[in-house]
Amino acid sequence: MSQQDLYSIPIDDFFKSAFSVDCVIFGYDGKSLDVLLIKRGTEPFKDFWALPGDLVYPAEDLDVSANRVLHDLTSLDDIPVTQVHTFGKVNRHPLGRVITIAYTAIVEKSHLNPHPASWAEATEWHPVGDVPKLAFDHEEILGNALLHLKNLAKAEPLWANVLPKKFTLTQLQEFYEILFEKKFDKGNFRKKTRDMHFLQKLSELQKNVNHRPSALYEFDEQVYLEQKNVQDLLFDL
Amino acid sequence: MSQQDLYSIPIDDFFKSAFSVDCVIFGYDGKSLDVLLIKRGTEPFKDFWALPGDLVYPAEDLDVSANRVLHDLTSLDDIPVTQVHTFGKVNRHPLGRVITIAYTAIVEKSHLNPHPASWAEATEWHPVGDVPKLAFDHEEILGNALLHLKNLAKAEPLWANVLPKKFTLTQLQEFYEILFEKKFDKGNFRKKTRDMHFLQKLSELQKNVNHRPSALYEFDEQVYLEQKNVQDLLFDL
DNA sequence: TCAAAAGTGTTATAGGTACACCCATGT
DNA sequence: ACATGGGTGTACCTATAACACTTTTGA
Repeated sequence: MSQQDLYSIPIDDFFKSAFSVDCVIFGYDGKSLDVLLIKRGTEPFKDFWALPGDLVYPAEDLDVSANRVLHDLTSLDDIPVTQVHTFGKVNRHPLGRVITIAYTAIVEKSHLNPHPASWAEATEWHPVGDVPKLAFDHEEILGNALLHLKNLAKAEPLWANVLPKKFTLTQLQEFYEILFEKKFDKGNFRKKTRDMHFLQKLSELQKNVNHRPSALYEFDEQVYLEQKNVQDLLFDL
Repeated sequence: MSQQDLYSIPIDDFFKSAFSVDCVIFGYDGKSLDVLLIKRGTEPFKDFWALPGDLVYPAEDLDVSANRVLHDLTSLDDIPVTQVHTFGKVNRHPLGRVITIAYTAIVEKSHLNPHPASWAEATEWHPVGDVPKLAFDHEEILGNALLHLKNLAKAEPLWANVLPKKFTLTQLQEFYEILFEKKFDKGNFRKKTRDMHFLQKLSELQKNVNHRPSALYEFDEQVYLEQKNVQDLLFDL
C-alpha cells in the first residue's frame, strides 16, 4: 500500500490521527541556558509543565506552525527554527494517535512575551539542568533538542541570535562554555576567532569596567554567508 | 491552542490530513551506491519513479512502519532504520495534506526481494548519481537522506550492514571512497583502522587472488558497543 | 598599587597528509 | 621476471592544549 492509495483505504482507520509541532525554545541571557515551558490548564496532564506546541493548521507549513507558537510566546518573528525529530510512538498521547514534529530555536531570554498565549496557563524559563517532570514524552524531546542544539552550535553561529549586537570575545566564549558546560582556554579560543572573518572588530571599546576595556565585535552576516557558500561548494564531506 | 484542545476543535478542519513514511533504501555491492526506487502504477505521478513509502497504520510506530516497507521490498528484517527528516509542505501531495517522515537504511544490494510488494509496479536500483525525475518532493528527500547517510557513516560502522562477514581493509576503504566520492591514502587509512579495536583480524587470508593475499577481518560488535558506551559516558560533546 | 579581566606568545604533543618502499601471490 | 595489490614506515605540516606573561582600566 502506498501513497497513491490514499483515498482507496477505509478512511476511518487512517484519519483518526493528527500531527502537532512542539517547540523547544532555548533562552540565553549571558548567564544560563534555559528552556521555555508552559503549564497545562486542562487534562490530560493538567498542571504539568510541558513544551509549548500546537496542532498544525490544515494549510500551514510545519516551520510556519513552529514560528507561530514561538511568536505567541515571545514577541519574536523571523527567528530561525530548526526541525529536530518527529516523535510518533502509538501511545505517546493518551487521547489518540498524535505524532509531533519537534522544532528548536534559541532566543534572548528577555524577549518572553509578557502576555502569553491564551492556551498557556503560565509560561516560565527553566534552567536546562533543572527541569521538572514534563507531560507526554516531552522530556525525551527536550533531551533530543538539546543535543541537536549543541551540534548546530558547532557548525553555525547560533550566538548571533542571542548576544548583543556589539559583544566582546569573552561574551562569545561564555556562550560556548555555558552551552557545552565546559571551560575553554582563553588564548586558544581567541586564536580560533582570528580565522573567523565574519567577526568584525570595531574601533569601539567597552566603557566603565574596572579592568582593561575589551574590544567590541559585530557579526558580519555577509562575510559569513559568502564563506559558507564556499565551504558548501568544496563539499569534502 | 495546544494539544489538550485536540477534541474541542472542529474535527473536519484537522483530520483531513494523514502521515506516511518514505524510505530511502541505499544499496551497496562493493562497486556502487544505489537507491531503491519504485515505479508508480496509479495517479498522481503515474509512471514516475518514487521512493517506496506507505501510510502509517493507526497502531504502528513510525520506525516499525519504515521497517515494514523495507521488509516488503527486500527480504530483510531487523535492519536498523534511521529517521532523517519530516517533510510537510502544504502542497507536497496533490490529493490532500500528507506529511511524510523520511527514513533511511543501507543494505546489501543483492537482498532485493524478487517478489516486490503489490503496490509497486516495478522496483529498481538506481545509482545515486544518476536518478530519474521523481514523484512528489522525493528528490529533495533523497538528497537529504544521502547527506544524512554520509554524516552517519562518520560516526557509526554503517559498513557492517553491507560488507561480507569476512572482509579486507581494502574493501572497507572502498566503502568510504564510494560513499564520499573521494580517494583515501592507503597507509593513512590503515593507520586509522589500528585504533578501531572492533576490527578483529582473523588468521585467515584471501585465496586465489593474483597478488599478495590480504588479511581478513570481522566486525566485533561486542567491542564496538562497549567502546561506544564509554564514549557516550565521557560526553565531551 | 592592587585587583581583575584583556590580550599575546611559547612550547609540547597529537593528528593528518604525502610519499616511498618492501612483500606475497598468480601468471 | 613482472604485474598487482597488500602492507609498513617516515618525514613534514598543522591543529590543539597547557601555560606563562604583559597590558589597561577603575578603585
